[in-house]
Amino acid sequence: MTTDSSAEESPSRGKRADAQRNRQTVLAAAAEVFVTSGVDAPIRQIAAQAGVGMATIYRHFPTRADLVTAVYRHQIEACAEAGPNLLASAGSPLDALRQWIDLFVDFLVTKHGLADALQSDNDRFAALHAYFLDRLLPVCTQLLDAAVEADDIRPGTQPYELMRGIGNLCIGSDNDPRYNPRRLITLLLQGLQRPHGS
Amino acid sequence: MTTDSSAEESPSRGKRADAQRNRQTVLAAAAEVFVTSGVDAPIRQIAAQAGVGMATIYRHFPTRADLVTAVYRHQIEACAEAGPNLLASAGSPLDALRQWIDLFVDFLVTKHGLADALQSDNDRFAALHAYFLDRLLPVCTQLLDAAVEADDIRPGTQPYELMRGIGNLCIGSDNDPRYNPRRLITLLLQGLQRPHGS
DNA sequence: GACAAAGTGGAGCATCGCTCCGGATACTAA
DNA sequence: TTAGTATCCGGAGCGATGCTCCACTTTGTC
Repeated sequence: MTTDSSAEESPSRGKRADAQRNRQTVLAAAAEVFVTSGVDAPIRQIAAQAGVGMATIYRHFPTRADLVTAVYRHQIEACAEAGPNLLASAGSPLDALRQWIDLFVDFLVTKHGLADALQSDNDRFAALHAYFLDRLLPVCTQLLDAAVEADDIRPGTQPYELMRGIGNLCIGSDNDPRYNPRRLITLLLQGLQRPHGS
Repeated sequence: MTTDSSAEESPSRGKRADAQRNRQTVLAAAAEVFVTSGVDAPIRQIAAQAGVGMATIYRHFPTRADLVTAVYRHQIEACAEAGPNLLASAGSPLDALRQWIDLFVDFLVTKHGLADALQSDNDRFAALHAYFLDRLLPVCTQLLDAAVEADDIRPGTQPYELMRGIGNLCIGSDNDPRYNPRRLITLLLQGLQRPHGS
């Protein structure tokens, strides 16, 4: 993480120049298409937007999950890195947890269909699911542990289950003013708080 | 509800005998296929299982939601009717709400992919969504209101949002021992309970 | 400039949703 | 019983999509 241009990931280093160029073109096209058509957009459409053949996309990103992961990689990293920072800056571990979950929810609800894809029972997105877990589960665990340690919330909650639940609650939150996942997540966190009497 | 044979719904009364027979055949085949392949199973597969052509299925059940609705109609009705009964038999309105939600969750998690379908952002299942709301939302509202009235839970919760959230939490709960939606739903209900001090 | 390795594009196959229409079937009237 | 007709049925067929395969092109190197 020294310069911006080194943000090119290993998959493109050492490859031919045209291959690297195409990789970036596809990434940009996919990002654009995802905004309007969701992460389930036809590969053909992304290929057309990028001006390349379908095979080029499949070569660089064997599964759809690889493509989605690459497109949102930076934002996922940012979310992961925000965890420890919040723990240091927030008033309490519980506040840090709250704010981090807010970030996570922000990320999910602004990507059309991403939450749906994450929890999809078909395993087309298994790799994406794995990547999310890899990067975010440790952060969530740390925040949860800190909150338990500070006696803010009751112990015993599984981080995986919590993250999965939050992701699930974000599904389909677009275009339905009657459904706001944040309210339910607030409720969930309230249920998590230790009853100070017992 | 006088005899079993009167369980035939209006869509099949007054039709030709073979049409009624086919309708039942398709329903049975769909129920069977849904168990193994989920509610997203290809129409061709259901047609093959029933030994009829695809057009026959589309004729009787124009949309997939119509078919799913017909298959699970009785169970949805049973869930709807259980609401008032629980309110009468349970120790408190909150207990009734808890037990009813338990029934609802039971129904959702035992149908492969049904929860997913319910909240799907594509509107292939819009009619199913509507039917669920039609039958269950009033029941949920009644239970929620009773619990608020009894001072068991805080006021202000939207029944639609709660049901939607519970449905979302049930998504993808098959084949993942690490994820149990019931634990999260318990947490949610705990957050719903009125803090007795304030 | 020639050569091999690496990369590319789109035709092609399979699957699935949904429609369309020639033919089969069940009721009815004589 | 036998036509006659309204109703119903089956599966071929079309368009969309995921993914693969391979002849052709481009790049880097000697």
